[in-house]
Amino acid sequence: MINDIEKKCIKKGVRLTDQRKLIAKVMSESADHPDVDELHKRVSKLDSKISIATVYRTVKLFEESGIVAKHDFKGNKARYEQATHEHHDHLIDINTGEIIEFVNEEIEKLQKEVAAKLGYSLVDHRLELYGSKNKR
Amino acid sequence: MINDIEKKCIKKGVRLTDQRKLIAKVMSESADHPDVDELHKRVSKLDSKISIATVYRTVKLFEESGIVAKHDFKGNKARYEQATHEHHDHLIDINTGEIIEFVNEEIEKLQKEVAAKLGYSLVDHRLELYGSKNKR
DNA sequence: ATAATTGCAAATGCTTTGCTTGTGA
DNA sequence: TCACAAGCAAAGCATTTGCAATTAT
Repeated sequence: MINDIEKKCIKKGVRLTDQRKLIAKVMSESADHPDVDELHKRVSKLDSKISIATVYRTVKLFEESGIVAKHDFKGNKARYEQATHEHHDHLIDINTGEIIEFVNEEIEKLQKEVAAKLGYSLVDHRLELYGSKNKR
Repeated sequence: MINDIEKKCIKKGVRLTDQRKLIAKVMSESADHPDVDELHKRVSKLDSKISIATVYRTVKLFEESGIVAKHDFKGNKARYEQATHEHHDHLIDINTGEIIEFVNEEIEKLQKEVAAKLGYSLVDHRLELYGSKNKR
């Protein structure tokens, strides 16, 4: 019954209010990458009185606690997804806005090498591919 | 005397006003990646009456004409640089904010492959590395 | 001449915040 | 109990835009 996000909140000492539980539930059940407005819409179905400010505060809190991941794709508002164990990057369909996740170890390795060659250690990175679907 | 950005404006039929010439000049002489505020500051030294709205309109126009490139690095306002012939990506020093450009053909190739494997053709991409300088 | 551009200030869109009331541990 | 969270509306910040005056071709 209790979802992964709630579990992480408990583990990290993040106080679980009714609103946060609802947001946790909605995010756990979301397979996509909703923005704050969309999250607010979804949560509002469960509690029509929840304020969008609370959604903003909660996703920020979750992000700072490493519970969810925030993405700023091109020309859009911030989008969120539940943080996963394995790192992945995104391909965005420029026609539909659909977001596809992918993992490529080779690219990851090369990024570290590039940073190292420049005298840096890689702390974070951002890789987004923007493409259009091949006709067949 | 006439700089590359002005040349491109002429080639693309972008009307050259005094203000645009100044912005073109400042950007041509900038080796870094200034944001609009910074550009406005630099241009203001040449013409103290130029409005920041004009700077916003001009960088947008230049960008749409492919004359300058816009970057939205993490947590910051948009930054601009003169568009170059060869594509490159960026490494951002998370301590100093310094931006280092790099080219890595291997990564470029892998990106295309990833997109292709997912059934897409790559239209655009964004790769940013965030790192901290190695002590020595 | 005249369609495009500027400057200004007001408007926008997303996000954050101050304050008072409510509440989880 | 009482430090913290929620709701509301107002504020913030980067960026865009309407409009009247100005300017490039």
